[in-house]
Amino acid sequence: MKKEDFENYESLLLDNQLCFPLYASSRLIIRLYTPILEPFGLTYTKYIVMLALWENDHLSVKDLGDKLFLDSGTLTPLLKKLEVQGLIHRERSPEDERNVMITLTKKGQALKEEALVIPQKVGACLNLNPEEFKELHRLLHLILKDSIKTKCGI
Amino acid sequence: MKKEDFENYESLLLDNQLCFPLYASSRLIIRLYTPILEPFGLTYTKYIVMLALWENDHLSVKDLGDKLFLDSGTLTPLLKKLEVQGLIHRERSPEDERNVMITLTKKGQALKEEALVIPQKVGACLNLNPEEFKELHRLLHLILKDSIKTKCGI
DNA sequence: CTCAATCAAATTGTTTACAATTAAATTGAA
DNA sequence: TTCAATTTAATTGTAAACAATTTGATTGAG
Repeated sequence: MKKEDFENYESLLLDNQLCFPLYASSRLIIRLYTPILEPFGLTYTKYIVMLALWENDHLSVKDLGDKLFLDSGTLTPLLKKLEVQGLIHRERSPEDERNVMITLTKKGQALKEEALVIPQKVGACLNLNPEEFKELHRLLHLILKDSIKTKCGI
Repeated sequence: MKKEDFENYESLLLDNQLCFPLYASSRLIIRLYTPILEPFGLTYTKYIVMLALWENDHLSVKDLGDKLFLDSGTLTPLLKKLEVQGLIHRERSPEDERNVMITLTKKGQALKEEALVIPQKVGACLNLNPEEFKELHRLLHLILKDSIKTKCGI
């Protein structure tokens, strides 16, 4: 085996991947959320939908998808479940019947108050100091904003 | 609404979450891998299993699970598919019949050579400079190593 | 105006991910 | 030595995630 071949194999080491720790830590943190969200009747994906709506009520499925990087194939069944739970209301927009508008119910609005404990509980499990938190946040948003959409047409 | 209530709601802003950009960028990068891996007959999860085996052949399902933070419920069906594809071989350990040992076939070993193009193609899509790459890598491994297992019993 | 192109949501089918349970092998304390 | 506890894989059932397609509404070029 030539030297340059040996060196190339470095790029296949698990420890040299960026995507792997991204994928693994994402799943690990979602697993951390799961038991905390369970008493609220929320899964992690339902939770981020609620976060988006608490921040900005009355969004279309498309708006939610753009914010959360999810498509209607994921959102539609999930939103139907949130509707059954009485947290949101789904209604076709009269102005443009292509759009389905999502609105919080009273119950959905009220849940925001109770949800305040969630970030506290999760934050207590992460050993990152504020600078590390901030830097990680910055780098991840760099990936979300620049890297992929611009250069690789996703 | 009291002032302190208003300030607490900050913690529920999507943009103040760490988990959300982690989750979103992880999925975004996996979507980036998908078309690159497709010609090799690999999905992202199959790919990281192959990475682990290229690095260290002859691992048990448990070993793989520990390395990749995956359980047998995910790995067993996936390994069966890799076996059907002729990339690996599954065999119960004679020493301890609880363990199923995973070994690369000739074809699985040979694929390593072709896979060398994968990190190049993916790397070209990420706008991170080497320092940012390194720092992101460090912070993610910090999450994987310390934060969760130690403090929150996962 | 009109109809082809576009757009949004829903649907269908496949792959992951994981909790919970089961089955079989191994270990170790009494 | 023996059997209860532990360990490993596999299985079962559920929820996500997403590609591809379908349906229906809207837009805009000619």
